[in-house]
Amino acid sequence: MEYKDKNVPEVVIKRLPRYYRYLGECLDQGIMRISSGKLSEKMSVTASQIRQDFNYFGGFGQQGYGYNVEYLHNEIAQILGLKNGYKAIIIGAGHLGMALANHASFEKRGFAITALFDIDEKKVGTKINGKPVFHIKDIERFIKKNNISIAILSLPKSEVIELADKLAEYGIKGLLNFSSAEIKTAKHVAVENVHMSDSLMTLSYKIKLEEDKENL
Amino acid sequence: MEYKDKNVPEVVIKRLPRYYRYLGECLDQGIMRISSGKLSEKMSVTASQIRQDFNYFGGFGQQGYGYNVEYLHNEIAQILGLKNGYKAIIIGAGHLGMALANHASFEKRGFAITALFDIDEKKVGTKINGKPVFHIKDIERFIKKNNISIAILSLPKSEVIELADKLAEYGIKGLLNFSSAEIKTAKHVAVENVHMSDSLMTLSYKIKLEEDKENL
DNA sequence: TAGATTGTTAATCGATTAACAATC
DNA sequence: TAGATTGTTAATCGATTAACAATC
Repeated sequence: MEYKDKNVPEVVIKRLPRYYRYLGECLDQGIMRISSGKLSEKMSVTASQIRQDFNYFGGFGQQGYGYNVEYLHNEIAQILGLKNGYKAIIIGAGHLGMALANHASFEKRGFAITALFDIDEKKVGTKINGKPVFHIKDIERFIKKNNISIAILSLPKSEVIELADKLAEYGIKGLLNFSSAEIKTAKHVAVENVHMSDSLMTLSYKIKLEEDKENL
Repeated sequence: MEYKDKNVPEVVIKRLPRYYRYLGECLDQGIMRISSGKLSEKMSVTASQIRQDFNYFGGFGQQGYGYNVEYLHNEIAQILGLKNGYKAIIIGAGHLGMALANHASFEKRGFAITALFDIDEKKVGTKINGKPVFHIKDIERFIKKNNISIAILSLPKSEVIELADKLAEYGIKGLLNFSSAEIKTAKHVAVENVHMSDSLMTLSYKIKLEEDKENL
């Protein structure tokens, strides 16, 4: 590990994917260098914050020049572990699971979706976007044999709660949880939640706020 | 509006849906009252923060007693605008749009999904989970006629960027954006992003961190 | 009344912004 | 060299935690 890990705050980590995405766009447009000032304008973050963020990992720029887009893009990929070849499975092959299996951006970011799992015998044996659907009873063997790091959880809350601890035992390192369950895994398992209806509720608040403002 | 709106910080707003969900569970279990201390244990937030959060909106508890679960649950719904009957449409009836149309929790929270829109003639005229799919050319009329507040965007980035300003013109109040586009609407349109692959990248970072820790 | 627990003020902690010397 | 822009320190701002008087 090149950079001193001074316990980077979560807020900083959450900004990295956004920087990464934006730098990817710059690359596509053939932009070779960029300053924190320019990045700041485009992304509505202060230039100061951008430099501060990067400096948690050691500083990737050059005085008087700015940042080399490709280099920076690459470094952020490294920091996020996108080059680590983490393999993922999707658990729950319902509508959401299917949508996730078809979601190109996961693989674009370096994560291989290797299979889906479900209890529904009608789905088992089929393929979704070229990925096989297996029965959930075979999940332990599959995870261990194929060295799966990530489980993407697109099943109901109750089943997620039951499953979480087992997945930790089988060697899963991280859970991307789409259910409304609050997962507590004691072990060293990372959890990231995508609570879609929470986002909708937050949006609702903002709309209401705006309406109230207008009705003053 | 009952409570003084002292410009509640975004972090507080983002916690409200979580409180709301948890209080809903308490209700289901027949729990009538709860203290900030108990809530704190269950949700891994400090009791102090919980009280502080609620007090942005005026305080819903009673000294020596705690909070009435039903009342608090209800008040949070009010704050978030869940009782406002906001109507939503889904734009983009691909795999993700379909999954969203089948996602029960949106309607459970009080948002009616009234229709989907797509350009694909093969989809137009069909129904998804009982909701009609219309051609996108009819979207302006539909929004205005049915007083739609929320557009859920499940289409590619490029199309989202094109569409956003138009939706604002048509009277949409809020966008729930599932694409990787960074939306900039000048007008008073609220935006909430669900960047699924950002979450996966954040998860990746956490996994990597854990692995590095183990390899010390 | 005594015990519990809130609402709220004050203290602490952490993150963001500002400023500027270092240097390409 | 002069101009630009970083890396980094210091100042500010805001959010979290602690403490406790108010009160049910």
